[in-house]
Amino acid sequence: MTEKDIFVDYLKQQGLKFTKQREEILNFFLKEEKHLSPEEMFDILRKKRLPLKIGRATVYRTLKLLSECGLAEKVDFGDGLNRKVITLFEHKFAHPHHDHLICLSCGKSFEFSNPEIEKLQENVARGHQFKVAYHRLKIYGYCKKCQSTKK
Amino acid sequence: MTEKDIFVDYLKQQGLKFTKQREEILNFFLKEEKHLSPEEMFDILRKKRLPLKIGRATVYRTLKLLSECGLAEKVDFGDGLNRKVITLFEHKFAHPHHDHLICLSCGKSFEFSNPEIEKLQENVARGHQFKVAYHRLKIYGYCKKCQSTKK
DNA sequence: ATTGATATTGAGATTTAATCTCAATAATAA
DNA sequence: TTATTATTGAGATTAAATCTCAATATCAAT
Repeated sequence: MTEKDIFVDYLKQQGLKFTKQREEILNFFLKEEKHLSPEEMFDILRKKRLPLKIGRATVYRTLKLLSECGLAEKVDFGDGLNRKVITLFEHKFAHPHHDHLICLSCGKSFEFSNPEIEKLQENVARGHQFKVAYHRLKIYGYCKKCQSTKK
Repeated sequence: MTEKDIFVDYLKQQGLKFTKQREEILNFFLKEEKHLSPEEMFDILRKKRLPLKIGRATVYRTLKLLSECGLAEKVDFGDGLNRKVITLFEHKFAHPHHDHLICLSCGKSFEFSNPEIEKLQENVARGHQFKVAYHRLKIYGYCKKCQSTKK
């Protein structure tokens, strides 16, 4: 069951069509290892001068579909203070859940997962009779590199 | 040391002026117990038909100042998925740090704090040689009320 | 392969929160 | 009172994301 199969199946199941644009965007997303924003993806796909044109709206629409079928995950890497929105898409297929350390200096993010924290979150929610759907934990600060270079 | 003192002192220390608009916005912010967005505050302050006009930019600018001096805290209550930005300002003066449970149905938020989680976060950061500035933990789901009414 | 029903597309308009610009005005210290 | 300098509000601008809609592509059924 490849990522493409998952996408195609999802589309069929929803009565949607597997178009050239959607395939192109899927492939591009899959082979990029860096986290990219929709705007960056749009720019790059445009510069490629493919035989087919890909519009901004199609990029956004397709990323939404990829998220719906579990291949991608939208993550906001803004610093939570300045309303600078930094939306990036991560690979989700065969990538277990994780949270992020986000460097306020270079913007890089570092993944981590901690089952103990997750368990405590469950306890907190239970105490409030709150039914958890998902969570986001972001730790902002300065990465190792930026601590040393920042004289 | 009242909130007003803190604000006035901060302004003086920064070489800024304590204006009627800033005083009005401070007072309004302090007496509101509900979390309000800058736009809501702007609308309400406008409807008040005060002897002085208050512009949108002044509301935003003043909220930034209140955050800088530790009286307010900007929190993004968007669901982290749909890029609906919901920026609200909380009281921070004499309000200890806390995180949030956010209801995806009614939008209400519930505060909690958990020292154990915080401690584990410190451990995670230490493991990455990451210097923590602050963090945000948001647990999204459905509150007690919305679970029962949602048939 | 052809057809027909329907989903998709891209260009450009629109939305929305937030910020910026700038000339007029207000606050402060001397 | 005055001079200096910060502040103000109106409206323009920004930027990410979404929407509109006529033209087009997809795909199942023939």
